[in-house]
Amino acid sequence: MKGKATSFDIAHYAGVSQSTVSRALRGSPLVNEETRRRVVEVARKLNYKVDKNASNLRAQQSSTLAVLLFEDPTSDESQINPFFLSMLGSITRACAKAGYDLLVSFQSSSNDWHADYAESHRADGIILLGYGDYIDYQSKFDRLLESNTKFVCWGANVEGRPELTVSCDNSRGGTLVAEHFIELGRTDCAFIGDTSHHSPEFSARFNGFAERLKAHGVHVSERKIATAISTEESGYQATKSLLANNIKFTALFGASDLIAIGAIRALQEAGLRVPHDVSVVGFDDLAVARFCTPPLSTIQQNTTLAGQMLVANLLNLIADQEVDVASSVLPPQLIVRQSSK
Amino acid sequence: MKGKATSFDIAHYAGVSQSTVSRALRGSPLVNEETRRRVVEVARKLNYKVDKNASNLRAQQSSTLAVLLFEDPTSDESQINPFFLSMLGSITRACAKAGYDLLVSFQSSSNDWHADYAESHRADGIILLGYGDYIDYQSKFDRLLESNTKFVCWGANVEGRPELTVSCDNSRGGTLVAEHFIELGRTDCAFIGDTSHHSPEFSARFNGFAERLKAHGVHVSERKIATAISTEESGYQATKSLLANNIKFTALFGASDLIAIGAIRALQEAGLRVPHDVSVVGFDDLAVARFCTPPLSTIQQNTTLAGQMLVANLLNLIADQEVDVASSVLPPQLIVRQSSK
DNA sequence: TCCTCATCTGACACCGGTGTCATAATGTTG
DNA sequence: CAACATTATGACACCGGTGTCAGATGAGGA
Repeated sequence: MKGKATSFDIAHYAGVSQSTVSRALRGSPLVNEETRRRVVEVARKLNYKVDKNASNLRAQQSSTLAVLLFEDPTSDESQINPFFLSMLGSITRACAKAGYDLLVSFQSSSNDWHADYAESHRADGIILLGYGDYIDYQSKFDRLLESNTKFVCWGANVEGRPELTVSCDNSRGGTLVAEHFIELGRTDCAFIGDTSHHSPEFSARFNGFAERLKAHGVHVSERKIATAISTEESGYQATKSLLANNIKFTALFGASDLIAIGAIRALQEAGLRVPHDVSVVGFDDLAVARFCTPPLSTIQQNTTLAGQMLVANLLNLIADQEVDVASSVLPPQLIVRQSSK
Repeated sequence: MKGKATSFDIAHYAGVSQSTVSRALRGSPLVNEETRRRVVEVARKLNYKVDKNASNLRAQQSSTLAVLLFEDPTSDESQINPFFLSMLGSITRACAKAGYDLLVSFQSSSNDWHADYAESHRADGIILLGYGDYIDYQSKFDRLLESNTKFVCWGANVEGRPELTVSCDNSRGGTLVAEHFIELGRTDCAFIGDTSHHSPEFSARFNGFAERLKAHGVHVSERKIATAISTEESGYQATKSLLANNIKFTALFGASDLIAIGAIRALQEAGLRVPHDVSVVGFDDLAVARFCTPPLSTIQQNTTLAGQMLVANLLNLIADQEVDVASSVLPPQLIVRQSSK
């Protein structure tokens, strides 16, 4: 036997037809149990493996999902947002459990391969990560919708199609932070992130935060808001600019952990103690959060559940089944560590 | 036009045969330039995409590589070693650049799918990550070699097949740490990691470290070595056990950053100041290293280059071409931060 | 004019499975 | 025992491309 064994080889050695081999190996009820045993035995001996390409071609599907991780093309290529990497882990597992393979690709805004994976039958569906940070994502969505590509997206909303999104309840997360600060008696708050519609996740976090404070009779001053993207450096710079303008606050909400970590660095450099002078809370609960100094209080997003939901919803879409929209908004959780008190 | 357009559709509209369409779209010199233009134009209009399954089936290859990340099945599933995730990023990019797709899978020792990806024609070759931490990896390698699967491996050696491995010069890394400690005048050293053959990378780090110290006339006492796997918790526990036995040292080399971070926590809890009382150096240069307190001195592994080498070498293996073994051992670099002085 | 050669194109077998349909073998019923 | 249902199997078309081979066309040379 040179090369890989095919189902014809199995058929030959088992003394049956190739059709029967195919049926036997896939558990069709149409084949006699005794025959099946013989076929399975021969297949095992010849180390037979179904050729995925042939199988996929015929079945017109790929048993494969693709993850497209959007990357800001300006950022250093070694700096992949750890939050998405952690999500990637749980997506991988959820895929494996469902019998799907996972293609991974890091995309930048410049290329337009988004629909290609589906259109070339390489993947049955697509999971989009990181599009909440991408300004012109709606145009990408349009392209995908137009080509009838099955996809789900983390964080960013697709207009009028709530079933395509899985997200953390960002607004609720902001609320939790506000309540934590209220409890600490520190309502003189700064916010580092993005309050514009360009960043739907960050602005939702801010809105939940600001509204809860407002209900408590406190207004978050415009002056105490600084814009940053989700990197340590950006958080550092934004915070530094607030301090340079001599703006005072006793609590700081960073729209992501990386921002908060950068903020802490800026505060410490300015001689402010965390949490003594300023309480800091982040968002994400990256692995880093536990290790930084002081350990960072943060809003935990359940990435394991998120990955599972993304995969489950996508598979439902592929199977043309209902998606439970309500449960696709995941509850965040406040984790209090030493950076806030 | 319902469903996706096929090459027959293009042929029909362009007024040529299907064969010509296939040739035209793949740049065959056999087709007239004028004809090609017409075909390409029609294909663009109909949004035609080559069906990867059909193409792969016929061509008997997949234009896809697979990354298998080995995971210790005992570890918490949310805790994927960030070092490998960072490598994954660069592998993804290197693949994309070479026109290959990337399948990602997290494997545990329990399943034996390693060769499946290749045997089922889902991937042309396999990249193994994390096998240096896996005790019985050689048996997996045997299985892959037996089935003639093309693969490359990070860190772990495949007996007699140096061309299958890409690794950091771990021994050299250990040497750099030793030289750093010598320079600091802190030669009373502890080592947290694994000096046994079970962990080829950790033991190489230790050997380079110990030999350099020996050349300087210093012996690393057995008593100052504690065994740990690459997690923060394990590093913490190992260090704690040294301290519990009242063992003194002025420098500590953690075989990985996670170990070193755990060690710092144990030291600080015991009232020891880092770096005042103990200088600590890790290995990897995870993103965390910069953010922990004090920022961690460490040996940087160039994950970008590593990913590129892994992909390049694997593609060479697939094409039955020579692999440059010498350049597959990557130079490490010492990064000095505040944890050592 | 006839032959040769280069250039371009179409017909067709093939990759390795899957699913449908026809049919043989066996059992069941009136 | 005829009529029919059930079970198990094989033959075959098909998925959508790729690569080979044969043939058509036109130019150039004898």
